[in-house]
Amino acid sequence: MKKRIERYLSELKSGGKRESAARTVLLWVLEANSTPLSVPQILAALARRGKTVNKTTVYRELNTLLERGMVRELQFGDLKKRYELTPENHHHHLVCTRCHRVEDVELPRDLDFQERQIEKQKKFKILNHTLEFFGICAVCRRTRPPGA
Amino acid sequence: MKKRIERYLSELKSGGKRESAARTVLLWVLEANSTPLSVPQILAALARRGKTVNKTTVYRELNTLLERGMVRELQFGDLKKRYELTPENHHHHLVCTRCHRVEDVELPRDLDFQERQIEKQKKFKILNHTLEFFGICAVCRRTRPPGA
DNA sequence: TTGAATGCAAAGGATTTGCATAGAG
DNA sequence: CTCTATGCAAATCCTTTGCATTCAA
Repeated sequence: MKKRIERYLSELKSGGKRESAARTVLLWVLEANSTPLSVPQILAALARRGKTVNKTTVYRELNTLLERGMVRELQFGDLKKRYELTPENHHHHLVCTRCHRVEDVELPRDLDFQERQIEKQKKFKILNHTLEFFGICAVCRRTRPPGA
Repeated sequence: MKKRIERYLSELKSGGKRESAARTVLLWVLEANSTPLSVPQILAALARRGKTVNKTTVYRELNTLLERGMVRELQFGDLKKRYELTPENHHHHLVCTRCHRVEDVELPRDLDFQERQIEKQKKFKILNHTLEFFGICAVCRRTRPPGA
């Protein structure tokens, strides 16, 4: 079992939570997928593994993990929310508007400088940011160039 | 009547669209609000002005405007989509997670440099990006500091 | 007159809630 | 045994669709 899942499970246990099958398999699915998943996608992934977990359970569990900062919630322009294990490396996403593939990117110095500027000028305490780039991925460009 | 609304209406007309009451008042509401509005918010704003427009009409109209790039669609972490007249100045948003107020920010050199880097390294053609900062606004900080 | 615009009711899709039961510790 | 976890059905909320009617040009 992956280190991170073990760590999360034991951290949850010390918070009075239990090590249930649903919780464990959900963590596995999230760990196995590098890109953020919507709940429908998670349910499909679970089904593919032959595991049945009720969607209510999935939503509840994601909230539990969210509260503890173990997963992160994102939106890519459609109505669904997407979830991923909180990345160790802060990164952003390239969302292909043609094939909907999602790829990670890390910005060299990220937005620390910009954030400090904003905090100073706007007196706004920044806790977090989300940054998504939309466009055409390398694969789709090969198939049909952007201007086509 | 504001220049921009006139321009949009006549641009729509030359595309076979008509100058209807609903269309006009919707543009007014969007123009009057500096922050992006969700459809429920738009409906409330219309009601406040004594204008009744069916929500289906609002959704349909927003799509018409979206297709023509006259409005821009955003998401701030909840399930609703938000709409604003496409800003002349490219900007981002500060979303207060306490009072949900939304404020605009312009980044000095925005992300042009980062985008060029990404396009080179990832062969990903960037068409657009969305960047939202979440945190505590100045008003809320005065009321109760972030760490309280 | 004619195609665009609108309203209304119903359908859809994601998410949440209430409640009774199952299961981990 | 006790409290957490789960499943199921129903409810909510935002959004979309189908269809009949109204209205701008």
